[in-house]
Amino acid sequence: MPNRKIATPISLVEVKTACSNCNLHELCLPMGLSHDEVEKLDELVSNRRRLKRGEHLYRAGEPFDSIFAVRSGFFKTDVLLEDGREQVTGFQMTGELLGLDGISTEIHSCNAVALEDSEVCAIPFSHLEGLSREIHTLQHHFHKVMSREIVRDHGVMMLLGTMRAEERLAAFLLNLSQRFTARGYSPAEFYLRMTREEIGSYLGLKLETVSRAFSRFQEEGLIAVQQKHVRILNIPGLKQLMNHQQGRG
Amino acid sequence: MPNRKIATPISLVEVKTACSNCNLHELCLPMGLSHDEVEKLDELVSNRRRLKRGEHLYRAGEPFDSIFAVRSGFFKTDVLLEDGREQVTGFQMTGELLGLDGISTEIHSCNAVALEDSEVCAIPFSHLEGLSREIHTLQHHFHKVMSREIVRDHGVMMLLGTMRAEERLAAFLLNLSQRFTARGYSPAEFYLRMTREEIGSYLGLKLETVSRAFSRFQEEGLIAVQQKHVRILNIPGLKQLMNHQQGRG
DNA sequence: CGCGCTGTTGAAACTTGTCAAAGTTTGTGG
DNA sequence: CCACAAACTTTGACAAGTTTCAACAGCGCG
Repeated sequence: MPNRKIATPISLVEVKTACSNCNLHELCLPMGLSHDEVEKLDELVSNRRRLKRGEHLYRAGEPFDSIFAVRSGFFKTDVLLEDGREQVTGFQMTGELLGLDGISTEIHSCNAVALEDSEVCAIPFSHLEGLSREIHTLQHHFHKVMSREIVRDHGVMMLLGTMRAEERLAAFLLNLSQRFTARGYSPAEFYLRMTREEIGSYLGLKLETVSRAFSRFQEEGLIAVQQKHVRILNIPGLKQLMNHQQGRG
Repeated sequence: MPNRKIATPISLVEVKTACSNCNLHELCLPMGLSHDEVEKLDELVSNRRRLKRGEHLYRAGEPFDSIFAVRSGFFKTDVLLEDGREQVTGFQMTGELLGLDGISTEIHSCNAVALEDSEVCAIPFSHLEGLSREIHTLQHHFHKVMSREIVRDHGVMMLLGTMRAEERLAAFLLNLSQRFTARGYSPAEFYLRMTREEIGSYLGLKLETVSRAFSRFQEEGLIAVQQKHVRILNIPGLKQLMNHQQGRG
């Protein structure tokens, strides 16, 4: 089993977490590949890495050479402006890829931080390009993943450009709910891994505005929220809120 | 010279606009390819298409099969919400690619509209993937282009999430200036192809706010603007405005 | 067990949106 | 080529939404 640190003896745990034995098949890069193809992909995932909460996976300005698949845990990515302003550009959970921003210049353009203890698989990008040339399915799937990221970003732009505070938070909660559902968790109950400030940064709002919107949703019986624990009581209600309001400040 | 309409005789004009004879080498997909490689790419650019101002290149919901390179002219892309709200997600000029959003689901997720009479080269995506498997340089360059789009989107998210109206407009004008410069035009003087409303939609502002910001920049001697004609008088001034203000409403 | 980080809430200030009116340019048809 | 209509832009006054500032409460980590 190839591993960057060649001298290190290979533990059973590492073998078991190769793509072919990973339960993220249907979410992650191996999606749609045949058994044989996944085994080829195994050779490519050179390295796993564990991160503690708060640790950086990479920082803006660092050289890029791998993309990362989240194996467990939760991440945020953010960009900084010279004057110190920060924008969270995304939250990544199990099976999602990190580092696509670095392909462009071979320098990472954002920071990736673990919001809880996490584990990632590093995929050296040149190897991925190599294997993509052999396995059409992998090539096509990778292109779809990049494109999906672009479409997702357009959704965030729509949110930031046209929605008011409560609509943004509703959209955010519904998006999380959907992604947790896709991973086999409850659509209606989850723990937020990020602070109000990080939610606010992602949604283009101040933390106080986020907090007030949470309180308002609770008053209206849409959700039950206590700190980071959220229970969605009325999904259709949130959807309606997101779509039928007008204008923005 | 392969062409979708096989029965159509090939005009000299069409031959002349193959990648190998196109003056967009250094901006467009053939960037960095050898002469031989560009000739292979020629075979791939199956079709040119002319569009009148206001015409749609594609619409959200239509099946995707090609990406497009802008040969001349100017485009916008936008997304619509069910309730009618619209967000312009980008403006594309010469040498830039359109349609990357469609790869993900094989359905276009946004609309692309010509803002002036324009011409595009259609590149069937499956052919591009095929040729990418042969030509590493092309594969890598295409990945960089997609990644660059992701990075650009992060920049827009930063703009929408953290900047106030005048900062957004300053950033917008500086970005246009830079892109015109890269195409050999003046960095300081250009015609806007889009309306105040379209600028506003892109920047997450109402058209009146955009108009007021233009007026304010003019009062302050940063630009001279008359309708769609813009002359930037003080580029450092705009940069400073973009970076050193704080807070947002 | 307390200190710091995080979250909540209130009141005032500020930015941007909304509505309205008038001016300007562009495009069309006679 | 002119005249008129439609589309776009500018500007003002007011309203609404979000931020700012401030105080306090709660949770969790050391």
